[in-house]
Amino acid sequence: MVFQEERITEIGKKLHQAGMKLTPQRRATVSTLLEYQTKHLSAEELFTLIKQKEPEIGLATVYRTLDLLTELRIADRVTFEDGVARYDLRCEDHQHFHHHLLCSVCGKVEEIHEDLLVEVEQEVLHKYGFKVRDHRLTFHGICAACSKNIKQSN
Amino acid sequence: MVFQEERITEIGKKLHQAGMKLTPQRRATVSTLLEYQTKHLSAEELFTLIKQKEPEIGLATVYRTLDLLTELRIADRVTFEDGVARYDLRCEDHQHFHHHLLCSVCGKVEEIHEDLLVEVEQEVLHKYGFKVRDHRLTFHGICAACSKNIKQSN
DNA sequence: TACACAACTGACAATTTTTTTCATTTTTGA
DNA sequence: TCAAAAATGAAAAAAATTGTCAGTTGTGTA
Ligand SMILES: [Zn+2]
Ligand SMILES: [Zn+2]
Ligand SMILES: [Zn+2]
Ligand SMILES: [Zn+2]
Repeated sequence: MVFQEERITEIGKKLHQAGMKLTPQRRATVSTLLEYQTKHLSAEELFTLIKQKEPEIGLATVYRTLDLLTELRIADRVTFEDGVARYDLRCEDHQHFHHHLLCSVCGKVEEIHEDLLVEVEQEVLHKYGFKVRDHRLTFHGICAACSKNIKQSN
Repeated sequence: MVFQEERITEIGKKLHQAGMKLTPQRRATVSTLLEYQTKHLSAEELFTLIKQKEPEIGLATVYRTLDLLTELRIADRVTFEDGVARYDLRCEDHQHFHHHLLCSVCGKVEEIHEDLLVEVEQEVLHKYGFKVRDHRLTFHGICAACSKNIKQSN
């Protein structure tokens, strides 16, 4: 977990640049987000996990921290079909949010970390004059594993 | 509003095919969705409007109807940054949900009705084995009007 | 017609998720 | 040292959504 510490320190710097502090509660939140990357946890789920490292934390603080991280573009909020807000740490060197594949058979959420939309966004600028700064893209469909299962059962 | 009536009748047929009825409450809901197309109204907002045509309707029925329409793929549920579910009628001949442009300056929501993702979805199939059946794509950025204003004020 | 049955409904209770309030604690910086 | 600012936890409140249930409506059938 050496990288984790580095990453947390780096995020601490970003907070300081914005005139905010990396309190123990915020550190625990960031560290939990790191630990459960790609899990797309909700505020409640995070709260439960964070409490294990930092029992002195309230749910409201978790919400406040997640809001803060989202505003500073350290984390991204994303909502899938259940309507609950979930949180992803933004990859360090990525300008844009990554994409998600939502399997409607097994419910699994996969991530795609290549951009895929560079050309589409140029088209959007030319045709609609809209300057894209970020995006949210989720595909609904059938994942590779489930496709295989369906074929075999025929 | 001739087209509206046609459209409602057509949706009524889809309901009947699924063994359900086009009750006055459901009719009023569909008609309101049609009337406020592209407005992306929430269940509450729709409820207020529907009540004007059909005062004998409860909020729960609006939720139930919207769920039903979503399951039958007559309507689409979409969630923007405020976390509230909003509803769009699906365009008749479209396989996929349309896209949205969210201006972070003026808050306006524009729609894009061309698909744009055909190639991207093929890539997703080839690289990840994921069979796309539908998608949600929202661009965050600055709309044409706001870009112009920003330029002028420099 | 009478009647059984399932679909549908509104009112309201309950639940879930998120935000607000407020008194207290911690940090900062003159 | 001490006042102001920032941050916090607990609890209340608000907002969004779902569940319950008794009553209604429409349909097919005896
Ligand atoms: Zn993700
Ligand atoms: Zn799957
Ligand atoms: Zn739309
Ligand atoms: Zn704008």
